[in-house]
Amino acid sequence: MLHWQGAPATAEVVPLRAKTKGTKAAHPSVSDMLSAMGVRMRYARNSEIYGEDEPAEFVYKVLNGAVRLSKLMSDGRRQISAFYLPGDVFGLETDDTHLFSAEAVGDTEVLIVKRGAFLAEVTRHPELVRQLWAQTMDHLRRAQHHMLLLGRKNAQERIAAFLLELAERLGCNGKIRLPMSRQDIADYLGLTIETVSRTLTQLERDGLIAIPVSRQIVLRDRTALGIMHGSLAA
Amino acid sequence: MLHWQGAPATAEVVPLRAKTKGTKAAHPSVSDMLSAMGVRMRYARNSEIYGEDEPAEFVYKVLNGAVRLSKLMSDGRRQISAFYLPGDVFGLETDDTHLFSAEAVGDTEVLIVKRGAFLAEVTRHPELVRQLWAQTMDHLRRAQHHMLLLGRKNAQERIAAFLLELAERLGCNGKIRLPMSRQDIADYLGLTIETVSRTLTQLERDGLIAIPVSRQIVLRDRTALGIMHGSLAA
DNA sequence: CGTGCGTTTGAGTGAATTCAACGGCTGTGG
DNA sequence: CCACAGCCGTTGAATTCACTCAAACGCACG
Repeated sequence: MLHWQGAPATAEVVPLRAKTKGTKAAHPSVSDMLSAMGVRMRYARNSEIYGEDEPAEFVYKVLNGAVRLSKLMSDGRRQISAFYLPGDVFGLETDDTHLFSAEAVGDTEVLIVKRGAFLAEVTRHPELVRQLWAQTMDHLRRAQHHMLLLGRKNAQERIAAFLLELAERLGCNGKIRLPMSRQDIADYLGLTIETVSRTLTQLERDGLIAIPVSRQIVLRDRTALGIMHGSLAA
Repeated sequence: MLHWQGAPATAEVVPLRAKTKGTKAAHPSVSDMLSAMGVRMRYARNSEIYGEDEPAEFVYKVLNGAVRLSKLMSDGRRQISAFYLPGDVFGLETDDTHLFSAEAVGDTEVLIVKRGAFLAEVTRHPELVRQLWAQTMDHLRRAQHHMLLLGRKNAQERIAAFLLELAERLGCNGKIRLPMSRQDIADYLGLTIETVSRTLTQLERDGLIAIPVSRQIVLRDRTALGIMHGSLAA
C-alpha cells in the first residue's frame, strides 16, 4: 500500500513580492501580513512542501490548489489529518520541527514567509497573535470534528460528511471539483480506496449525488446527506 | 448503547480563593493566573461540567481526577475526543458555545474562572496570550496524533498507544491507575467495550502487561508496546 | 496503438461488532 | 450475616462491514 514514491520536488519561485513596505504600520490581519511579506511559490502535484521531522523554517498560505498534511507509517499506511484549501495558513507549530509532512495535492501555489521573520512581526502586533491563536483553535475544532468521523462512523457517514465539509469549505453550491484523488480521500477518512469508490457509486445509485467525471461530484440531496452524517444529537 | 443517564450534577464550591491580589503585576504563567483567580469546584463521578451547545462561560483547570470531552450522537454512539488530566486547562474555544460536553470521569476537582474575566486579564499580558496559543497548538498536536490511532490502526495498536500515552501523561513509571472505565476507553479509541476488554486480556496473556485489578495496569514490556503502536516511519 | 495511472467492480476473507450470558465486586436491606 | 440487586467487566458465538486480493475498465499521453 505504498503510495507515490515521492515525486520530484519541483518547486519554483515565481515572482518576488514587495518586501515590508517602509512603514511599520500595523497589519490589520495575518492574511495581509503574509501577502506583504510572502514569496509566491509553485509546487507540482504530489511534491513535498516539507517533510516529517524537518525543521519548521517557514509559514505558508495556500493561494490555489490544495495541500495535504499527512503521516506515513513504516508499513505504508498513511493518515491524512487535514487538507488545506485556498486561504488557509499552515506550517506553524509549537515545536520547531514538523510532525507531519505537507504535500501539494494538485499543482499548487502558496505564499511562504520565513518563520523567524513572521514570528518577529507577529509579536510586534498583539492583535495578530490573537488572530493566529483563533486560527489554531479553529484547526483544533476541525480536528475534533474529524475525530468524530474516524471514531465510530461507517463508510457512508464518512463520505457524506466529507462531501458536505468540502462543499462548504470550497464555497461551491453543490458542484464539487475534487482537488484530491480517491487514495487521498481514503487516507483522510480512514478507509481503503476500494471502499471509497464503492460508497460513492452506491450514493450515486441512491440518487444522493452524481459523478459526471470521477473528479467532480454533484450533491443532489444535501438533506439526505446531512441526515446520514448528522446523526449527532444536540 | 446509551450510557449513563446523566448522573445528578452534584457540583459544589469548596473554598474561595483570594481574588486578584491588589497589584496588577504580570502573571508569570497561565497556571499561576488561574490559581490566583480561580474558584475550586468539586464534581462527582460522571457529572456534567458543561454540555454541548451550552454557552462557554468559564475556563477550567483540572486539579485532580480526570475530565472527558465527548460528543453524543442521536443513536447513542459516543466519541471522546480527549481526556484532561491534572494540570490541563480546558473549556476555551473560539466560539462562545461549547461544541463538546465535558464530564468528570471520576470524582474530580477543578479550578474555574469566568471566561470574560479570564480573557480580560489575559489580554493585558501578551505573554499569556502566547502561552495560551502554545497550549492550543499542543492540544491540536495531540488531536492530530489521536487521528492516527482512529484512522488506520487495529485494536491492539490503539490499546498499546493509549496505555503508553496515559503512562507518560500521568508520569507514572509503568503502574497505571486508570481513572476511566472500559466504556470510556472504548469511546476514546473508537472501539467497543468488548474489544477493549478482549484486547487487554490478550496483551496480558502475551505478557506485555499485567492487570492485577481492572482499574490498574502494569506495563511489563514497554518496548514491545512501543513497537506495536510505533509503526510510524520517520 | 500501446503504456501507465487512477478508478471501478467482483469474490472471498477477516477483524471487530453485535447479541447474549456469565462472573465478580459493592452496597443495601432484611 | 446472608441475600439480592446493580454495575462493571469478561467471555463466547454468530454476524457484518470493510478489507484484501484480483481483474478489468477508462482515460490521457507519448
